[in-house]
Amino acid sequence: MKVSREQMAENRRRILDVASRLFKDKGFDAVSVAEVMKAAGMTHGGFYGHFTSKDDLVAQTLAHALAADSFGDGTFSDFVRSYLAPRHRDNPGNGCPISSLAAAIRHQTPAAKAAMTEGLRAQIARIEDALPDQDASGKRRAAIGSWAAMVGAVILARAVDDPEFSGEVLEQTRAWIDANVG
Amino acid sequence: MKVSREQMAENRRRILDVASRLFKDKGFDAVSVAEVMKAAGMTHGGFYGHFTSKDDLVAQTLAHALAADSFGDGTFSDFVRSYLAPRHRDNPGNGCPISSLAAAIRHQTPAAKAAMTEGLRAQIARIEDALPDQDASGKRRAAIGSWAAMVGAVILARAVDDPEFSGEVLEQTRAWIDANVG
DNA sequence: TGTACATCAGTGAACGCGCGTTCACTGATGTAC
DNA sequence: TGTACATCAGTGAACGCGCGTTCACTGATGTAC
Repeated sequence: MKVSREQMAENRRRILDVASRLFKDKGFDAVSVAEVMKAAGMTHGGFYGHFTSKDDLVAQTLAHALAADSFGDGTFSDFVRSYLAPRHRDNPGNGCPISSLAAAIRHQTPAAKAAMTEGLRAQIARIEDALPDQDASGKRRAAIGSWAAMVGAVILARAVDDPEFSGEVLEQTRAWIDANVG
Repeated sequence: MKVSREQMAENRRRILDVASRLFKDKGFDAVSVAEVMKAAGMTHGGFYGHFTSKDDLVAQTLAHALAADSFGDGTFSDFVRSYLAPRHRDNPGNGCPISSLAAAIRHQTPAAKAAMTEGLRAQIARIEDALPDQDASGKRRAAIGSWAAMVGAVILARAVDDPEFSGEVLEQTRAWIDANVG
Protein backbone atom coordinates (compact mmCIF):
# COMPACT_ATOMS: atom_id res chain seq x y z
CA MET A 1 0.00 0.00 0.00
CA LYS A 2 1.05 3.57 -0.70
CA VAL A 3 2.77 5.49 2.11
CA SER A 4 3.15 9.22 2.65
CA ARG A 5 5.93 11.16 0.96
CA GLU A 6 7.72 11.67 4.28
CA GLN A 7 7.36 7.98 5.08
CA MET A 8 8.84 7.11 1.70
CA ALA A 9 11.78 9.46 2.26
CA GLU A 10 12.34 7.90 5.67
CA ASN A 11 12.15 4.42 4.16
CA ARG A 12 14.78 5.38 1.64
CA ARG A 13 17.03 6.75 4.36
CA ARG A 14 16.58 3.56 6.37
CA ILE A 15 17.49 1.43 3.33
CA LEU A 16 20.72 3.41 2.91
CA ASP A 17 21.51 3.16 6.63
CA VAL A 18 21.03 -0.58 6.89
CA ALA A 19 22.75 -1.17 3.55
CA SER A 20 25.73 0.80 4.79
CA ARG A 21 25.98 -1.31 7.92
CA LEU A 22 25.43 -4.62 6.09
CA PHE A 23 27.83 -3.85 3.23
CA LYS A 24 30.55 -2.73 5.63
CA ASP A 25 29.99 -5.84 7.72
CA LYS A 26 29.63 -8.56 5.08
CA GLY A 27 30.76 -7.07 1.79
CA PHE A 28 28.72 -6.12 -1.30
CA ASP A 29 28.34 -9.64 -2.72
CA ALA A 30 27.31 -11.36 0.50
CA VAL A 31 24.38 -9.00 1.09
CA SER A 32 21.26 -9.54 -1.02
CA VAL A 33 18.69 -6.95 -1.98
CA ALA A 34 16.11 -8.97 -0.04
CA GLU A 35 18.30 -8.93 3.08
CA VAL A 36 18.68 -5.15 2.92
CA MET A 37 14.95 -4.62 2.46
CA LYS A 38 14.09 -7.02 5.28
CA ALA A 39 16.53 -5.24 7.61
CA ALA A 40 14.84 -1.97 6.63
CA GLY A 41 11.44 -3.44 7.53
CA MET A 42 10.07 -3.98 4.02
CA THR A 43 9.83 -6.68 1.37
CA HIS A 44 12.17 -6.96 -1.58
CA GLY A 45 9.69 -5.99 -4.27
CA GLY A 46 9.57 -2.35 -3.24
CA PHE A 47 13.30 -1.97 -3.72
CA TYR A 48 13.05 -0.93 -7.37
CA GLY A 49 10.85 2.00 -6.50
CA HIS A 50 13.87 3.50 -4.74
CA PHE A 51 16.83 2.27 -6.79
CA THR A 52 17.29 1.17 -10.37
CA SER A 53 19.49 -1.81 -9.50
CA LYS A 54 21.67 -3.30 -6.80
CA ASP A 55 24.65 -1.53 -8.39
CA ASP A 56 22.75 1.74 -7.98
CA LEU A 57 22.20 0.92 -4.29
CA VAL A 58 25.91 0.21 -3.88
CA ALA A 59 26.90 3.55 -5.40
CA GLN A 60 24.31 5.54 -3.43
CA THR A 61 25.11 3.74 -0.19
CA LEU A 62 28.78 4.60 -0.63
CA ALA A 63 28.02 8.26 -1.18
CA HIS A 64 25.69 8.18 1.86
CA ALA A 65 28.20 6.42 4.11
CA LEU A 66 31.18 8.51 3.04
CA ALA A 67 29.27 11.78 3.47
CA ALA A 68 28.51 10.79 7.07
CA ASP A 69 32.14 9.88 7.68
CA SER A 70 34.43 12.20 9.63
CA PHE A 71 36.36 12.32 12.85
CA GLY A 72 35.06 14.28 15.80
CA ASP A 73 36.97 17.33 16.99
CA GLY A 74 39.76 15.72 18.99
CA THR A 75 43.41 15.87 17.99
CA PHE A 76 44.80 13.88 15.07
CA SER A 77 46.58 11.65 17.57
CA ASP A 78 43.28 10.81 19.28
CA PHE A 79 41.74 10.01 15.93
CA VAL A 80 44.59 7.65 15.08
CA ARG A 81 44.22 5.93 18.46
CA SER A 82 40.49 5.32 18.05
CA TYR A 83 40.84 4.30 14.39
CA LEU A 84 43.51 1.74 15.21
CA ALA A 85 41.64 0.42 18.26
CA PRO A 86 40.45 -3.20 18.59
CA ARG A 87 36.93 -1.84 18.96
CA HIS A 88 37.07 -0.40 15.44
CA ARG A 89 38.73 -3.51 14.02
CA ASP A 90 36.02 -5.72 15.50
CA ASN A 91 33.04 -3.64 14.37
CA PRO A 92 33.31 -2.95 10.64
CA GLY A 93 29.56 -2.41 10.41
CA ASN A 94 29.77 0.67 12.61
CA GLY A 95 33.20 1.73 11.40
CA CYS A 96 34.92 3.58 8.60
CA PRO A 97 33.57 2.66 5.15
CA ILE A 98 36.94 3.23 3.54
CA SER A 99 38.70 0.53 5.52
CA SER A 100 35.90 -1.98 5.01
CA LEU A 101 34.97 -1.24 1.39
CA ALA A 102 37.87 0.43 -0.44
CA ALA A 103 39.36 -2.84 -1.65
CA ALA A 104 36.03 -4.02 -3.08
CA ILE A 105 35.51 -0.82 -5.08
CA ARG A 106 37.84 -2.14 -7.78
CA HIS A 107 35.08 -4.55 -8.81
CA GLN A 108 32.23 -2.07 -8.71
CA THR A 109 30.67 0.36 -11.18
CA PRO A 110 32.15 3.72 -12.20
CA ALA A 111 29.55 5.50 -10.05
CA ALA A 112 30.75 3.60 -6.98
CA LYS A 113 34.36 4.39 -7.82
CA ALA A 114 33.50 8.07 -8.17
CA ALA A 115 31.82 8.12 -4.75
CA MET A 116 34.84 6.44 -3.14
CA THR A 117 37.22 8.86 -4.84
CA GLU A 118 35.33 11.85 -3.46
CA GLY A 119 35.14 10.31 0.01
CA LEU A 120 38.87 9.66 -0.01
CA ARG A 121 39.67 13.19 -1.17
CA ALA A 122 37.55 14.63 1.62
CA GLN A 123 39.13 12.40 4.25
CA ILE A 124 42.66 13.33 3.24
CA ALA A 125 41.73 17.01 3.26
CA ARG A 126 40.30 16.61 6.77
CA ILE A 127 43.52 14.99 7.95
CA GLU A 128 45.60 17.76 6.39
CA ASP A 129 43.56 20.27 8.37
CA ALA A 130 43.99 18.34 11.62
CA LEU A 131 47.72 17.84 11.28
CA PRO A 132 50.15 19.81 13.45
CA ASP A 133 51.61 22.88 11.80
CA GLN A 134 54.25 22.38 9.15
CA ASP A 135 54.76 23.34 5.52
CA ALA A 136 51.97 22.43 3.11
CA SER A 137 53.84 19.79 1.12
CA GLY A 138 54.91 18.03 4.33
CA LYS A 139 51.30 18.11 5.50
CA ARG A 140 50.00 16.51 2.34
CA ARG A 141 52.67 13.84 2.44
CA ALA A 142 51.96 13.07 6.09
CA ALA A 143 48.19 13.06 5.53
CA ILE A 144 48.34 10.60 2.63
CA GLY A 145 51.08 8.44 4.13
CA SER A 146 49.48 8.14 7.55
CA TRP A 147 46.01 7.57 6.10
CA ALA A 148 47.34 4.77 3.87
CA ALA A 149 48.96 3.23 6.95
CA MET A 150 45.74 3.47 8.97
CA VAL A 151 43.59 1.89 6.28
CA GLY A 152 46.20 -0.80 5.60
CA ALA A 153 46.61 -1.61 9.28
CA VAL A 154 42.88 -2.03 9.90
CA ILE A 155 42.55 -4.24 6.81
CA LEU A 156 45.51 -6.39 7.85
CA ALA A 157 44.41 -6.57 11.49
CA ARG A 158 41.01 -7.82 10.31
CA ALA A 159 42.58 -10.44 8.05
CA VAL A 160 44.68 -12.01 10.78
CA ASP A 161 43.36 -14.86 12.93
CA ASP A 162 45.81 -14.44 15.82
CA PRO A 163 44.48 -11.76 18.21
CA GLU A 164 47.93 -11.00 19.57
CA PHE A 165 49.48 -10.47 16.14
CA SER A 166 46.43 -8.50 15.04
CA GLY A 167 46.75 -6.23 18.05
CA GLU A 168 50.45 -5.79 17.35
CA VAL A 169 49.71 -4.62 13.80
CA LEU A 170 47.35 -1.96 15.14
CA GLU A 171 49.60 -0.84 17.98
CA GLN A 172 52.85 -0.71 16.01
CA THR A 173 51.19 1.20 13.20
CA ARG A 174 49.84 3.65 15.75
CA ALA A 175 53.30 4.10 17.25
CA TRP A 176 54.88 4.48 13.78
CA ILE A 177 52.42 7.18 12.78
CA ASP A 178 52.76 8.99 16.12
CA ALA A 179 56.53 8.96 15.76
CA ASN A 180 56.52 10.30 12.22
CA VAL A 181 53.73 12.84 12.14
CA GLY A 182 54.32 16.45 12.95
CA MET B 1 40.28 -40.17 -19.24
CA LYS B 2 42.95 -40.96 -16.71
CA VAL B 3 46.25 -39.06 -16.93
CA SER B 4 49.66 -39.91 -15.50
CA ARG B 5 50.57 -39.07 -11.93
CA GLU B 6 53.01 -36.41 -13.08
CA GLN B 7 50.39 -34.95 -15.41
CA MET B 8 47.91 -34.82 -12.54
CA ALA B 9 50.44 -33.07 -10.31
CA GLU B 10 51.10 -30.56 -13.07
CA ASN B 11 47.37 -30.04 -13.59
CA ARG B 12 46.98 -29.29 -9.90
CA ARG B 13 49.85 -26.82 -10.01
CA ARG B 14 48.30 -25.14 -13.03
CA ILE B 15 44.94 -24.87 -11.28
CA LEU B 16 46.61 -23.12 -8.34
CA ASP B 17 48.54 -20.81 -10.66
CA VAL B 18 45.56 -19.68 -12.69
CA ALA B 19 43.36 -19.47 -9.59
CA SER B 20 45.94 -17.21 -7.98
CA ARG B 21 45.96 -14.89 -10.97
CA LEU B 22 42.17 -14.89 -11.37
CA PHE B 23 41.41 -14.40 -7.67
CA LYS B 24 43.91 -11.54 -7.40
CA ASP B 25 42.46 -9.97 -10.52
CA LYS B 26 38.71 -10.36 -9.98
CA GLY B 27 38.22 -11.39 -6.36
CA PHE B 28 37.08 -14.71 -4.88
CA ASP B 29 33.37 -14.32 -5.57
CA ALA B 30 33.65 -13.18 -9.18
CA VAL B 31 35.67 -16.22 -10.24
CA SER B 32 33.75 -19.47 -10.71
CA VAL B 33 35.13 -22.98 -10.36
CA ALA B 34 34.33 -23.54 -14.04
CA GLU B 35 36.29 -20.43 -15.02
CA VAL B 36 39.36 -21.58 -13.10
CA MET B 37 39.21 -25.06 -14.63
CA LYS B 38 38.74 -23.69 -18.15
CA ALA B 39 41.73 -21.35 -17.70
CA ALA B 40 43.72 -24.38 -16.54
CA GLY B 41 42.69 -26.25 -19.71
CA MET B 42 40.16 -28.66 -18.20
CA THR B 43 36.43 -28.97 -17.60
CA HIS B 44 34.78 -28.19 -14.30
CA GLY B 45 33.86 -31.77 -13.35
CA GLY B 46 37.43 -32.77 -12.60
CA PHE B 47 37.79 -30.04 -10.02
CA TYR B 48 36.60 -32.16 -7.10
CA GLY B 49 39.33 -34.70 -7.72
CA HIS B 50 41.80 -32.03 -6.66
CA PHE B 51 39.90 -30.01 -4.06
CA THR B 52 37.04 -30.73 -1.70
CA SER B 53 35.26 -27.42 -2.38
CA LYS B 54 35.73 -23.92 -3.71
CA ASP B 55 36.57 -22.81 -0.16
CA ASP B 56 39.33 -25.43 -0.14
CA LEU B 57 40.65 -24.00 -3.42
CA VAL B 58 40.63 -20.51 -1.95
CA ALA B 59 42.63 -21.59 1.11
CA GLN B 60 45.15 -23.63 -0.90
CA THR B 61 45.54 -20.94 -3.52
CA LEU B 62 46.31 -18.40 -0.81
CA ALA B 63 48.96 -20.64 0.72
CA HIS B 64 50.39 -21.24 -2.78
CA ALA B 65 50.42 -17.56 -3.74
CA LEU B 66 51.80 -16.33 -0.43
CA ALA B 67 54.57 -18.94 -0.41
CA ALA B 68 55.70 -17.68 -3.82
CA ASP B 69 55.60 -14.09 -2.60
CA SER B 70 58.80 -12.21 -1.73
CA PHE B 71 60.84 -9.28 -2.89
CA GLY B 72 63.98 -9.81 -4.91
CA ASP B 73 67.33 -8.89 -3.39
CA GLY B 74 67.39 -5.14 -3.94
CA THR B 75 67.24 -2.60 -1.13
CA PHE B 76 64.11 -1.93 0.88
CA SER B 77 63.82 1.41 -0.83
CA ASP B 78 63.80 -0.28 -4.26
CA PHE B 79 61.14 -2.67 -3.06
CA VAL B 80 58.95 0.20 -1.87
CA ARG B 81 59.40 1.96 -5.22
CA SER B 82 58.34 -1.07 -7.27
CA TYR B 83 55.48 -1.95 -4.88
CA LEU B 84 54.06 1.57 -5.07
CA ALA B 85 54.50 1.79 -8.86
CA PRO B 86 51.60 2.30 -11.29
CA ARG B 87 52.62 -0.97 -12.95
CA HIS B 88 51.86 -2.87 -9.75
CA ARG B 89 48.67 -0.94 -9.12
CA ASP B 90 47.44 -1.73 -12.64
CA ASN B 91 48.25 -5.46 -12.60
CA PRO B 92 46.78 -7.06 -9.50
CA GLY B 93 46.77 -10.46 -11.19
CA ASN B 94 50.55 -10.50 -11.33
CA GLY B 95 51.05 -8.58 -8.11
CA CYS B 96 51.17 -9.04 -4.38
CA PRO B 97 48.36 -11.28 -3.07
CA ILE B 98 48.22 -9.38 0.20
CA SER B 99 47.25 -6.08 -1.38
CA SER B 100 44.65 -7.69 -3.64
CA LEU B 101 43.16 -10.26 -1.25
CA ALA B 102 43.76 -9.26 2.36
CA ALA B 103 40.51 -7.31 2.69
CA ALA B 104 38.45 -10.23 1.35
CA ILE B 105 39.93 -12.71 3.84
CA ARG B 106 37.56 -11.42 6.50
CA HIS B 107 34.74 -13.23 4.69
CA GLN B 108 36.59 -16.49 4.06
CA THR B 109 37.08 -19.73 6.00
CA PRO B 110 39.42 -20.18 8.98
CA ALA B 111 41.88 -22.09 6.75
CA ALA B 112 42.12 -19.10 4.42
CA LYS B 113 42.62 -16.76 7.37
CA ALA B 114 45.38 -18.99 8.71
CA ALA B 115 47.18 -18.94 5.33
CA MET B 116 46.96 -15.15 5.16
CA THR B 117 48.21 -14.79 8.74
CA GLU B 118 51.30 -16.88 7.97
CA GLY B 119 51.94 -15.00 4.74
CA LEU B 120 51.72 -11.68 6.54
CA ARG B 121 54.04 -12.83 9.34
CA ALA B 122 56.61 -13.93 6.76
CA GLN B 123 56.37 -10.69 4.81
CA ILE B 124 56.87 -8.54 7.90
CA ALA B 125 59.84 -10.68 8.94
CA ARG B 126 61.36 -10.22 5.45
CA ILE B 127 60.95 -6.46 5.72
CA GLU B 128 62.54 -6.42 9.17
CA ASP B 129 65.55 -8.20 7.68
CA ALA B 130 65.79 -5.77 4.79
CA LEU B 131 65.49 -2.64 6.90
CA PRO B 132 68.53 -0.43 7.54
CA ASP B 133 70.29 -1.06 10.84
CA GLN B 134 68.62 0.20 14.00
CA ASP B 135 67.44 -1.28 17.28
CA ALA B 136 65.11 -4.29 17.07
CA SER B 137 62.00 -2.61 18.41
CA GLY B 138 62.44 0.30 15.98
CA LYS B 139 62.82 -2.21 13.14
CA ARG B 140 59.63 -4.04 13.98
CA ARG B 141 57.71 -0.79 14.28
CA ALA B 142 59.06 0.45 10.94
CA ALA B 143 58.40 -2.90 9.25
CA ILE B 144 54.77 -3.09 10.35
CA GLY B 145 54.07 0.61 9.88
CA SER B 146 55.58 0.86 6.43
CA TRP B 147 54.00 -2.42 5.28
CA ALA B 148 50.57 -1.22 6.44
CA ALA B 149 51.15 2.00 4.49
CA MET B 150 52.20 0.11 1.35
CA VAL B 151 49.21 -2.22 1.40
CA GLY B 152 46.85 0.64 2.21
CA ALA B 153 48.27 2.86 -0.53
CA VAL B 154 47.93 0.18 -3.23
CA ILE B 155 44.36 -0.57 -2.15
CA LEU B 156 43.43 3.11 -2.15
CA ALA B 157 45.21 3.81 -5.44
CA ARG B 158 43.23 0.97 -7.03
CA ALA B 159 39.95 2.29 -5.63
CA VAL B 160 40.35 5.77 -7.08
CA ASP B 161 39.10 6.66 -10.56
CA ASP B 162 41.25 9.76 -11.07
CA PRO B 163 44.68 8.69 -12.39
CA GLU B 164 46.38 11.81 -11.10
CA PHE B 165 45.03 11.44 -7.57
CA SER B 166 45.78 7.71 -7.66
CA GLY B 167 49.36 8.42 -8.65
CA GLU B 168 49.65 11.00 -5.90
CA VAL B 169 48.57 8.45 -3.29
CA LEU B 170 51.31 6.08 -4.43
CA GLU B 171 54.00 8.72 -4.74
CA GLN B 172 53.30 10.53 -1.47
CA THR B 173 53.15 7.25 0.43
CA ARG B 174 56.49 6.30 -1.10
CA ALA B 175 57.99 9.63 -0.06
CA TRP B 176 56.51 9.32 3.44
CA ILE B 177 57.97 5.85 3.94
CA ASP B 178 61.34 6.88 2.50
CA ALA B 179 61.46 9.86 4.84
CA ASN B 180 60.58 7.85 7.94
CA VAL B 181 62.40 4.56 7.51
CA GLY B 182 65.95 4.06 8.74
C1' DT C 1 -14.37 21.14 5.41
C1' DG C 2 -16.09 16.87 2.99
C1' DT C 3 -16.28 13.48 -0.79
C1' DA C 4 -14.72 10.72 -5.01
C1' DC C 5 -11.20 8.99 -7.29
C1' DA C 6 -6.61 8.76 -9.55
C1' DT C 7 -2.04 7.86 -8.04
C1' DC C 8 1.56 5.11 -6.64
C1' DA C 9 4.66 2.87 -2.53
C1' DG C 10 4.91 -1.39 -1.04
C1' DT C 11 3.57 -6.68 -1.43
C1' DG C 12 4.71 -11.30 -2.63
C1' DA C 13 4.66 -14.81 -6.25
C1' DA C 14 7.24 -15.84 -10.22
C1' DC C 15 11.03 -15.52 -13.77
C1' DG C 16 15.55 -16.73 -15.67
C1' DC C 17 20.22 -17.29 -14.73
C1' DG C 18 24.71 -18.72 -12.99
C1' DC C 19 26.63 -20.87 -9.41
C1' DG C 20 28.76 -24.95 -6.58
C1' DT C 21 28.38 -29.58 -6.57
C1' DT C 22 27.26 -34.53 -8.06
C1' DC C 23 27.57 -38.54 -10.85
C1' DA C 24 27.52 -42.10 -14.53
C1' DC C 25 30.67 -42.63 -17.90
C1' DT C 26 35.26 -42.90 -20.70
C1' DG C 27 39.59 -44.43 -21.84
C1' DA C 28 44.59 -43.96 -20.67
C1' DT C 29 47.52 -45.51 -16.88
C1' DG C 30 49.98 -48.66 -14.37
C1' DT C 31 50.24 -53.12 -12.15
C1' DA C 32 49.99 -58.29 -11.69
C1' DC C 33 51.36 -62.22 -13.97
C1' DT D 1 59.37 -57.87 -22.29
C1' DG D 2 54.34 -58.65 -23.33
C1' DT D 3 49.45 -59.07 -22.15
C1' DA D 4 44.98 -58.53 -19.39
C1' DC D 5 42.63 -55.92 -16.51
C1' DA D 6 41.65 -53.00 -12.42
C1' DT D 7 42.14 -48.25 -11.35
C1' DC D 8 40.97 -43.65 -11.49
C1' DA D 9 41.71 -38.50 -13.64
C1' DG D 10 39.04 -36.05 -16.36
C1' DT D 11 34.34 -35.35 -19.06
C1' DG D 12 29.96 -33.18 -19.52
C1' DA D 13 25.03 -33.45 -18.43
C1' DA D 14 22.22 -32.61 -14.61
C1' DC D 15 20.84 -31.10 -9.82
C1' DG D 16 19.19 -27.75 -6.44
C1' DC D 17 19.64 -23.26 -4.74
C1' DG D 18 19.84 -18.29 -4.11
C1' DC D 19 20.20 -14.36 -6.50
C1' DG D 20 18.61 -9.89 -9.08
C1' DT D 21 14.76 -8.50 -11.24
C1' DT D 22 9.75 -8.21 -12.89
C1' DC D 23 4.89 -7.62 -12.42
C1' DA D 24 -0.07 -7.88 -11.31
C1' DC D 25 -2.12 -6.48 -7.39
C1' DT D 26 -3.49 -3.76 -2.94
C1' DG D 27 -4.97 -0.11 -0.36
C1' DA D 28 -3.49 4.34 1.79
C1' DT D 29 -2.41 8.92 0.06
C1' DG D 30 -3.33 13.23 -1.67
C1' DT D 31 -5.74 16.05 -5.01
C1' DA D 32 -9.79 18.01 -7.65
C1' DC D 33 -14.16 19.66 -6.89
